[in-house]
Amino acid sequence: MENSQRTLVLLRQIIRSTDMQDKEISRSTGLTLPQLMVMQTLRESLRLTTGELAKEMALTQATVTSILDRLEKKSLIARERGTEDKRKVWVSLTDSGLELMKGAPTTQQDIFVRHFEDMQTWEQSMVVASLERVAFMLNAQHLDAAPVLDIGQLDRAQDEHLKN
Amino acid sequence: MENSQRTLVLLRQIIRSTDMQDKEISRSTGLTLPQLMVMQTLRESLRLTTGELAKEMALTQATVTSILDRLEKKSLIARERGTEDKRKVWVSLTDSGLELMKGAPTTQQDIFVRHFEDMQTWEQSMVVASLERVAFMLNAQHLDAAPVLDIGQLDRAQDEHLKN
DNA sequence: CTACGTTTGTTCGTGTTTCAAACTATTCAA
DNA sequence: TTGAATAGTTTGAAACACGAACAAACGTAG
Repeated sequence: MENSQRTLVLLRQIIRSTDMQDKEISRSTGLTLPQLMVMQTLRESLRLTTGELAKEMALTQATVTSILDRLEKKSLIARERGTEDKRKVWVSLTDSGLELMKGAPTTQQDIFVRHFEDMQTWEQSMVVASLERVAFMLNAQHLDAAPVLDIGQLDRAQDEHLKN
Repeated sequence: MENSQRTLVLLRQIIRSTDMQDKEISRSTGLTLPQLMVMQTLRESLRLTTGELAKEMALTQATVTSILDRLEKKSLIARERGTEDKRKVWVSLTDSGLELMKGAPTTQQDIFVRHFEDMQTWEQSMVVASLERVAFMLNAQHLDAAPVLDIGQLDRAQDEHLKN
């Protein structure tokens, strides 16, 4: 099998794995997948506006608002009007929300990390370098989609690539 | 930053990229994400039962049924009662469904493949090997979750690993 | 051959997600 | 001060997702 096809298959496998893990966590926490996604995003950033959350998750503000409504009803997140800019609404995990995220969610990642750290240092570097290449090539698609119609832009995009 | 953390960040990036690509295709085809997922799965397998589709997508049969209802209404898929086993329902793409999937969906992958094939052979091998490791470590979580309670099973699971 | 449990898929009811469009409140600039 | 832009919410409608209940077909024990 060609390397490129093998790569695509592996990527699907990886995405499927993480998806199933997320569903597992979803079951254990009693949250839906989108709700879990909000909680995980907030756990890392501590404090985000509704708009930032929407952009982070690639969803509409309206969608995020409705998800936040349910999480707020469960007292897992708190909303606070901005004082400096009163249009903004700052969202953060409540104590019980933080508590919920302390449990199962992290242990799954911990298992991965444990396996990862069992690898030799050079192997770790190889994996990181490879993932960087894949991530880059996947992002490149976004930049290369339009240029089919615009050669000039293609050249510029390639220059961008070379800079990194 | 630690290699393991960097890896997790990259994985999220990769998943995010593919998610956005899927949404792009979703927009261009006028299909929703789950509908697109069914179509893509069918494109590769030609012919699946409702149950196989559900398992493949990690969804309930009931959910798949409702998605199929809508795709059938659009004449993109066809259902056919099994003749040998009349409980089964075979699902396949119609001509227009195949036609729809011939367009945008593949071109995105093609761009990735083109970039991938620009790499040196040794780089390609490195990427494949790395993705295999990551995929394995992610799957390992499933096997390692229970063994915390059952040491015997842990040993057996590790033996499984060594065989591959 | 009949009766019973299993498998396969659909239907139903309920709650959630998702978006576009319309709306309110606030900020910023002319 | 007026007008445009920004940040969030509300509303309405379609789709998704699941468990539970159901019907049909299969397989097998008796």
